[in-house]
Amino acid sequence: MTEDTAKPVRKRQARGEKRMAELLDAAAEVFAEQGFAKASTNAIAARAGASPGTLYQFFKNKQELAEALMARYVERLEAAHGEAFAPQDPRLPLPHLVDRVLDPIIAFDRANPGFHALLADPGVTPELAEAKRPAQQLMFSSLEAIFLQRAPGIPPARLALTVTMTIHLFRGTLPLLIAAEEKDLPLTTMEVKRALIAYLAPLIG
Amino acid sequence: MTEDTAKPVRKRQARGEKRMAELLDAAAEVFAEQGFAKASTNAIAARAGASPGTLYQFFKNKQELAEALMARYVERLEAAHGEAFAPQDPRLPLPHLVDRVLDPIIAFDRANPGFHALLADPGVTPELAEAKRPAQQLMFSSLEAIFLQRAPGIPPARLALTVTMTIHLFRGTLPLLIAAEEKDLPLTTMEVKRALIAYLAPLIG
Amino acid sequence: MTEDTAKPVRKRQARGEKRMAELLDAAAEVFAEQGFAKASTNAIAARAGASPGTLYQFFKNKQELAEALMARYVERLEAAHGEAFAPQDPRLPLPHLVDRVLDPIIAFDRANPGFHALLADPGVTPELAEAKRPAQQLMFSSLEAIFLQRAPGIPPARLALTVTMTIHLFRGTLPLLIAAEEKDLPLTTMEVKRALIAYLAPLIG
Amino acid sequence: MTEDTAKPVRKRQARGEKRMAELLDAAAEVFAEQGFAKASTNAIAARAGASPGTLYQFFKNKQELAEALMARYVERLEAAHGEAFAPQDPRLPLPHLVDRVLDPIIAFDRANPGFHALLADPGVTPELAEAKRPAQQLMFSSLEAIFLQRAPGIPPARLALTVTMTIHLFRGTLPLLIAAEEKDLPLTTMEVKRALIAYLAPLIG
DNA sequence: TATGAATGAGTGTTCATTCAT
DNA sequence: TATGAATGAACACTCATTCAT
Repeated sequence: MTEDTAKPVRKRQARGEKRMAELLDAAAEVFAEQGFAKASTNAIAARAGASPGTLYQFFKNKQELAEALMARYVERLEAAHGEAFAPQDPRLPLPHLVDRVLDPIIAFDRANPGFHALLADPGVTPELAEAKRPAQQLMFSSLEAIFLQRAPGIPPARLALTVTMTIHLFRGTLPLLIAAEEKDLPLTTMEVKRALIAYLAPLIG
Repeated sequence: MTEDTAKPVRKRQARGEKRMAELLDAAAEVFAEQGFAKASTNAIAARAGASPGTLYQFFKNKQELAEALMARYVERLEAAHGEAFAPQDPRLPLPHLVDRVLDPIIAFDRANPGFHALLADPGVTPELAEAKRPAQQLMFSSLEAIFLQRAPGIPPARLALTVTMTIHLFRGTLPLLIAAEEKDLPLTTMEVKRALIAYLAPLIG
Repeated sequence: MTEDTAKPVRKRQARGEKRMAELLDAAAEVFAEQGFAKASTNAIAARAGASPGTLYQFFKNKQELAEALMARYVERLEAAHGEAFAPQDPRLPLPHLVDRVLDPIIAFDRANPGFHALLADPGVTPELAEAKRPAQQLMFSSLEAIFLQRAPGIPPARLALTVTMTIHLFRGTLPLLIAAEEKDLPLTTMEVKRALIAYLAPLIG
Repeated sequence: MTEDTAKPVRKRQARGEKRMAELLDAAAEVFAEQGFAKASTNAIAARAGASPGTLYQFFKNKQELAEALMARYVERLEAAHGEAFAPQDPRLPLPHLVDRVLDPIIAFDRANPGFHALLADPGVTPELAEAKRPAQQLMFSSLEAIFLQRAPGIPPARLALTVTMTIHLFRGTLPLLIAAEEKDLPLTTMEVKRALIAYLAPLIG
């Protein structure tokens, strides 16, 4: 009997992680479609082919589900596109830098519409806002490092403002980038890059 | 006697319109705080010092309440800050143009946080999205006219893209402008203007 | 000034009765369409071109409105079709008697669909049930008198049962008679009469 | 082991089906007492000892609850009293035929007052009216078959009219049959049968 | 007399969450 | 672990009724 249960335990854990992933996938879809507030946990469970009870075995509540999803986004962002945020050769021309940073992020945002949906959702409890922080920290500090490398003497306040502005300018254009059809994407992308380059050139050009 | 009878009729309507305004004010607050989906009509009515039934005497449902709020924003935008969108002297230097257009809009957005909350809310039904259109149309066509005046030869597609990008870039920075304390506002405002000027200069500078 | 008000008073009373009649008409329509429970007093007032407040100036509540409507039906039934319920020549052949009684009642029911709607509505408070009584009393006692005239020796219990049965048999067919198109009416009417004649013949044939 | 695993699955479904039955029982009671429109789903749930949410786990809305109740009535009508509607020996004397058909139906209607309440409720949405159809079809086509057997040459239109009339005549007397105390029932029943026999005799006597 | 704004309890329904199995 | 039944507070919305004008 010990043999019989030993293996299934591992299997169960493996299955558990798979279930969790399925639930997060479902959550991403439903959040992207309906927004955090309108998305129902029952609908998410159902979309994952699970029962409500199962969802609550993995996540304490709706908030934690969203937090976990955000955490997974951060993980993936770091894993798959670490290069985007990695320190770059400071002599790299600004347009090339922007290419290197933006292209993977745009790709990521288009592939994960739930990410932006969650980030941009305004009607969000303080707890969830907290959950978004790691994602924002990641972006902020990566850009901060890159900018600092290219403009070493920049005053901290100015650096912070520039990073924040950059992120917000880009985020403002994200709906366009996400909604764009494949054929319109290059043009839109180029325009976004042009805007950012124009903004950043005086400081780190 | 005609005066005497005319007045009471108006008085009733006046009471009603006052209530309507109070309800819209309350809706603006609650939408701004909680977002459209999480805001409850009962809470809005309560905040307006009214009962749920009263709210529904003036607005057929939650959607129409939001639509009416949006319509009022558009009205106010046109009325109070028409200058921002009025055609400008084409010889006006770009920075001055940006001042003229942006300053009243920033003031408006700071004074009406519900406006941006509603505009930016993604988890919104198609009907409400429709209600946002007039506001967006107003901004779009005003900018279009101004830009066209300064760059008469611009191809339509490029013009449209530029206007859309401008709006989205600005909207991306709105959270910063709205959240900024009074003392930080000039700096943030200047930075936003700098970004827009840098983006627009090549086309209409 | 006394002259000025004297006339309007009468006018107002006259207008008041007209209003009441309009409200009852509207109630009849709405009750017929939706049934008593689903009909809303506001809808009735609106259909009558009046405000809710006005309705409540004439009727204390929804119940009393229905009662008043019923009373008016009874009045009309008596006034317009008194003949149907009048004592008939006892030597009149049964088929003729049935014609004389039924034809005006069928005409009345077809002309006043609200009457049957109210009478047949099951989900009715005891108070409203009470309000139906006069109408039922009228029909019951009229038939009782007619039957007694033709079968003087009939025991009271049997007489009562026969009257009750007659009314219920007829009422069962009323939906058919009301719903029938004009061209189908004679056939349906004849069949209803045939049923009643067959039932009554042994007792008063 | 297959038995062990099969059972729990069924047990859960059994619990659910028991609840469903309890809810339908409660609905039958409340509909019978108040009519469809006035009956509140919360009251029905409460009467079944359940919470509102539970009711909506089994029935999508009030309509479907009523439809399910109707469907259960039809099922029971078919199951328990199939004999009533079974083809009868065509040589059976009419009074015996009427006994065979009516007795179980009267018993059923007295045992299930909700059935008639729902069938007779006029203020009912088109969808619910649709739900009544099977019950009416069952009665109609059964009677049609029986009548046709006894009067093979009857023209279809006449047959249909006779069946419809029979059903409506009987339904008219149902309130009496349902309201009758046990001791008065035989007399009332006999009278109803007498009426139907008298009506039917010329055609299928 | 008449209006229509105002009320607030109540309706059908949903949903985050819990619990027995 | 997983189910799905169960909960109950809350929601959007309605409506009989009242009240200030």
